[in-house]
Amino acid sequence: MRHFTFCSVLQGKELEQLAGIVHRDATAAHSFLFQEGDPAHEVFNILDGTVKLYKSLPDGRTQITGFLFPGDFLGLSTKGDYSYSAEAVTDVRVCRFQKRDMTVMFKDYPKLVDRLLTIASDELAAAQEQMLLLGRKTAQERILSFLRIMSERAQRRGQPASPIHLSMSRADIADYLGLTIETVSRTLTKLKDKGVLKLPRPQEVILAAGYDLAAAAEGDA
Amino acid sequence: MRHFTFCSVLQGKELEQLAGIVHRDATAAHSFLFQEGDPAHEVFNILDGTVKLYKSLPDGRTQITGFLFPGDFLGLSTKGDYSYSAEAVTDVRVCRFQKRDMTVMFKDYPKLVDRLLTIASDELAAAQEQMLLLGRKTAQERILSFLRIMSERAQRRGQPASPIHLSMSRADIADYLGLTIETVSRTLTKLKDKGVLKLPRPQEVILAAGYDLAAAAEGDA
DNA sequence: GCTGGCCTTTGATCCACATCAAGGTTGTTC
DNA sequence: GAACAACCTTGATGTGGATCAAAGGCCAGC
Repeated sequence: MRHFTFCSVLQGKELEQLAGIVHRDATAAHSFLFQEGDPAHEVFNILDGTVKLYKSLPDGRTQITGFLFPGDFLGLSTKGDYSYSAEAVTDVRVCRFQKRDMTVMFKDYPKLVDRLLTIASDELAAAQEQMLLLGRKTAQERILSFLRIMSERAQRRGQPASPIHLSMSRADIADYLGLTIETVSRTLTKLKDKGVLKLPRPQEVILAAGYDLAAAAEGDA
Repeated sequence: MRHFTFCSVLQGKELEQLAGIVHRDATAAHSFLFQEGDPAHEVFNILDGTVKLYKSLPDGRTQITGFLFPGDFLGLSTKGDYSYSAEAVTDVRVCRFQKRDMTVMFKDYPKLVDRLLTIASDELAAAQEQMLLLGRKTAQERILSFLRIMSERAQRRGQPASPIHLSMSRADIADYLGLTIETVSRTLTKLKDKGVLKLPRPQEVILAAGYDLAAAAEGDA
């Protein structure tokens, strides 16, 4: 469980208190939750859909730093202004808080603090793993690492390890892995030809049973 | 102030309590503070020297995820086992705590929690910036970004913006920037030839006055 | 069920950085 | 102060993935 059910740590009376400050909201695909530089006073929990977080350079080059799925938590890593943008990849439903309301709750519900520190710690570990990927892995290792991450996160949400449903475009995968669209496509085709996976449709990946994805993603071919 | 003086949030009585659980220690260059997979029950604050954090692949490829300097804090991002290794780049002095002792102190000193959340948030922002560097920047932009980071962190420790003293080897710089030693060396030479910087010795970089390092590091050449 | 647009795949070529290979520099030991 | 070792720089060549270019697929709207 990475971010799953931030809300679920709150029970009974806590939920009642929360009810006063939480607002549900829906956002269409390709619209922003917020953009880099916006004042950061909100915190989000994803209920449904996929969100991407990213940073860009002045000339448009973009690095996606993470994808968020139902249960994931968003907006922790900020004080002052957001240092990255958050955009809906699919239609998305969220619940949103004011950050100051949450700070107030720390006093009454110390579990919240533990939970936030755990979330921060997990995100940092994931970020370090991604730095290793971006700095040192080959295109094939990146794709396999990506499939592994997507499969494991689907499992945490109670879905099967395979088939993997990719809710984002090839362009988003490329911007997440530090590659181009063409390299993502070619590498997937190559893996298909090798029998590692099947691609019945661009967004559906079926992993070959018995293939050690974790080892292959680390170059232990 | 990124991590500076974690200890300094504790005053008077707090310091007395801390004194009972903090231990000072010295470590020689090239020795480990801990390695990936070690049980994580300690937390460190750097007093003097440089430390590198890194992750490696089975075949030895290595990605340095961060350098730590005096005042920086280490060991937050863990529960269970460390997910990365920490090695002294120079001779290092640290103060170390048992993590369980620190957890106990949360109750009495809530400032500690705020401080930890701030540290976590800053580290996450730095990690995202590094992902943008590793995924999308050219070799020259990476070197300039690195010099900028080193210069700004030196300034936060009360040192001048230039000259920049590089306490780590070219190999470490390469493993931090996702490049090879040769590319690091060549890129520095090229910047020297362009008049952007001077390299009186390999570990000393003098920036040309008036050069907009921040813009150049983002490709706004 | 045809048309247009968007996304993905495939193909041909290029290039930034890696790799392979010497030298140069600096500091250390005896 | 000679010899070695470790590190850094420079040079020659190679290559994985980028770029440039052109087809496919697939779905939406009419």
